[in-house]
Amino acid sequence: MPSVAIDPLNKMKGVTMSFPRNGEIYGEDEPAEYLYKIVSGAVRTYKIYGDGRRQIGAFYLSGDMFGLEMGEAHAFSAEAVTRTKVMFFKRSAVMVLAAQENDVAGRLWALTARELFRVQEHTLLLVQTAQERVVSFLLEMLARTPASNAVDLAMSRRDIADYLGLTVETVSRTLTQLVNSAAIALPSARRIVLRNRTALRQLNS
Amino acid sequence: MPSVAIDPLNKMKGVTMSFPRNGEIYGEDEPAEYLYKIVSGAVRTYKIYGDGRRQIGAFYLSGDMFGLEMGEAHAFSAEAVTRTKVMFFKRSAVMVLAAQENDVAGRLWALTARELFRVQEHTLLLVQTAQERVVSFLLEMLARTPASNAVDLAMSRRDIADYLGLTVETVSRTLTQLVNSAAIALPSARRIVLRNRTALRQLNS
DNA sequence: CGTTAGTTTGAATGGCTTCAATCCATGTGG
DNA sequence: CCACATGGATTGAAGCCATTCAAACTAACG
Repeated sequence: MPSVAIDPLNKMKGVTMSFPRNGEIYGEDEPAEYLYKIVSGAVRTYKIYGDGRRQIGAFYLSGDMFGLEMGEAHAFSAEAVTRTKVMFFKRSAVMVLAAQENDVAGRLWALTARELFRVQEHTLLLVQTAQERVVSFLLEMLARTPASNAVDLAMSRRDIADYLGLTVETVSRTLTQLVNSAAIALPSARRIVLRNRTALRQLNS
Repeated sequence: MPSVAIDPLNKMKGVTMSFPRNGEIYGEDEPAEYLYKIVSGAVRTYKIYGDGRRQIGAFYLSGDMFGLEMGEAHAFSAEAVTRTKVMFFKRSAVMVLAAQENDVAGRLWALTARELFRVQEHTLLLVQTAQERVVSFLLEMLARTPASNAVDLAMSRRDIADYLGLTVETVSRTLTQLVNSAAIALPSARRIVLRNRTALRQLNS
């Protein structure tokens, strides 16, 4: 899943807005008035259950678009993981443009299809073992970081846990296992250094 | 998730083909030449892992369209759950039509978006408890059965288990729990009768 | 410093899986 | 029509992986 920034809206001007760490961008069930594109920073989308559990649907990084659900209302809430700059596009204007320009419509469709693919991958993650989930997450994040063997994670252990359907403790324990098996190094809690990609890959069957 | 049959292709003729129980419709990684619509019967899409585990991505029933992944190749395999009639639409022809007729393109987009929504719901299922998963599955199947308090499931316990990320045994045990709590009745293994919808709903927090 | 949020580690519990056996329905051949 | 084989479903008992509860440790920031 390459996170190439397909931007069907380069013909449109958008308004940029800044959000602090944990700032709410939109809430679940709010009317979906805009499409969003991350200029810098990171965003998480999530749902809260009745019993307080939180499930994170996706992490979006610099260049990614999000909020393209087709319903009237947002299916998830969206928050800034860190200080984040987001560009807003009015949905109604996007639709008008899509109706006029055929390739814009096509690229929006492609964007939805890419999102579909991403969610499918996420679904497949959630039936794996804890180790497989964490490894897949790390490989995904490494893949989304341009040409590097290290990542500075924007998100906390809790965020990772809620994305993978695990607990913080399990994520933490799994990471130390990976350190002990020399697959990765953890110079600091948020910094992941890849030591042995092959070993890491093999933990994903 | 209403399974209303949005059919953007009513302007196209398709070829109908019959498949026996467990008949393969297409395989993972095969080139995606067609779009499919179920005339009668049921289809499952799935992936097989290296260690033999199988994850079912979706069940499609009469009237549903499937196989609309945007990549060159299918991301999942597809099999008939029971004897099934499927209508084939050539993807290239569909694309030509979409390029010409704006509303066709829009409806294909909407179809992709609906699929995205469905997969998101499925994702949320997989982080719940066994009971919640089974209950959600039953409610989903009941919802997709037009106006009735009973369903004749097309799929086996194994299919259900592989859809919910559980084992057959756990699915079976959970169903008997639901029978014992008078939420449902099981006149036969494949027939589910709803006895207490409220009780069932409450098991989904 | 002192406080707080985040991370790691430990010990015990529990829910689902695993392994195994039994039950049930269907179909086939004698 | 019964005997038997077969695939699917259910039930039981033991084991294990992730969770839960709890505490210690670390880093950032006033």
